[in-house]
Amino acid sequence: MARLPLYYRALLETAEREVSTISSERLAELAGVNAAKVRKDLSYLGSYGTRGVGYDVEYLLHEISRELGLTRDWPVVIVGIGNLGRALANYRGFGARGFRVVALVDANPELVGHPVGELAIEPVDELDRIVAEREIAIAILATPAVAAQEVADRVVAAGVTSILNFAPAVISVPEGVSLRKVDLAIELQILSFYQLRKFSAAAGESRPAEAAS
Amino acid sequence: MARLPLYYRALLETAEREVSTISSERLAELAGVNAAKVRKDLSYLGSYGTRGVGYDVEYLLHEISRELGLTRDWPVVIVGIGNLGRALANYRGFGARGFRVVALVDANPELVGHPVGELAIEPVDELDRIVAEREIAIAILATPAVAAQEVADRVVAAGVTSILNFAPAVISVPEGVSLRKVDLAIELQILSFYQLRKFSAAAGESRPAEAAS
DNA sequence: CGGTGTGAAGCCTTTCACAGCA
DNA sequence: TGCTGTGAAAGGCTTCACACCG
Repeated sequence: MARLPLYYRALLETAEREVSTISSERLAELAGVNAAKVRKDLSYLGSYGTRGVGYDVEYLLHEISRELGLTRDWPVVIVGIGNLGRALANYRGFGARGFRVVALVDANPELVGHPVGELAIEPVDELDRIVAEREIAIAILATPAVAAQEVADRVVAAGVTSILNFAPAVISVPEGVSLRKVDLAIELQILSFYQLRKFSAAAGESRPAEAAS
Repeated sequence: MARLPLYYRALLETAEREVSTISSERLAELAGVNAAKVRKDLSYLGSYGTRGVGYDVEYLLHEISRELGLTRDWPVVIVGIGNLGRALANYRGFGARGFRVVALVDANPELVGHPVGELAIEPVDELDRIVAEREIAIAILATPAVAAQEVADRVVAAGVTSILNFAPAVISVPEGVSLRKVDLAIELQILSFYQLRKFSAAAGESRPAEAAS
């Protein structure tokens, strides 16, 4: 369920405030969803709440992190160290819980060897070896659009089974490989779409709404 | 409809190859969706296809770009010029069609005045004036989580009606303001979730699937 | 024939509403 | 009394299947 990470973050913040128990309503508010949804979602994990009281924050945190696989350590490779790749490499925030960037790879020979944070950029020729040796299961693609599919094919062949694609291209992967995409241009175009409708909404109603990701 | 940008990109690529006509099936393949969906989506824009032939690429491009508001020019402000903000500022790709970054804003006084690409970083105090004067309707937030809600409130008060939030925080906006979020940590956690299920999928079926954005 | 446009069926998600338990 | 857990209803999106047209 794609909302678990939202609950997880909300619970983390709650735990920091040393609140030990939380209601579905409060959790819903923090996560930006509705209370019934929270209860239904959590009920899939089992019955961790106490009627009349709410959910135990620590216990729920533990259960969700187990469910999300955050108790494990996931080595990650970033392919394509341009503007975005570099920013992602420097991003403090997934090092936090479970995700560890263990390799930076780029096709440009001039970049190879350059340090970014604590890692040095490695050549794309060695991608297969890197993925295999370091047991990488998750790859982040930040390459140009034209290279995305080829890189995806290579990392999948080398053993990667989850891809997060930042390249502005549709890529296809074999069954059994998870693929998620983050596309800046598309997000902006969607906003533009709603934006346009706001001005022309002089007469009649038409709700611009909050198009969630 | 959130798939229009996908079709748009696919059509652009098709047009570059000087193909003048395209079937729903081919377009579906390029966009990574199914053909019935393409036809249904396009039918909402009107009947632009020719039975037995397909869609006219140029005409369809024109109609979609009009629908998406890409014929307009959208001034954009980026707030928070850290790793990510800087990468976004340097990102060639939305300058391409309709989106023009006209201001970079940061709360850190030491950053103010520093050039990033063709723009200089401006202080967050002037956010209101900047948004109003430059008629900015779209704001990209790349601030730390704690600052996100406050910045959102300020840009909305100043006239912004669309926000693209990269900060790892749930923010709320008044009705009528569009909000989309891109959250790296959440994307990775979702991949982790499916990843976990792949290993434990020794017995029985359980499809990891392609969880789309 | 080939491929669009579209009713209708199917499926999945969200929401409601309330029984039941601490 | 308060809040969870959950059947049932509602709604929306996707897919099917085929009539219809160039």
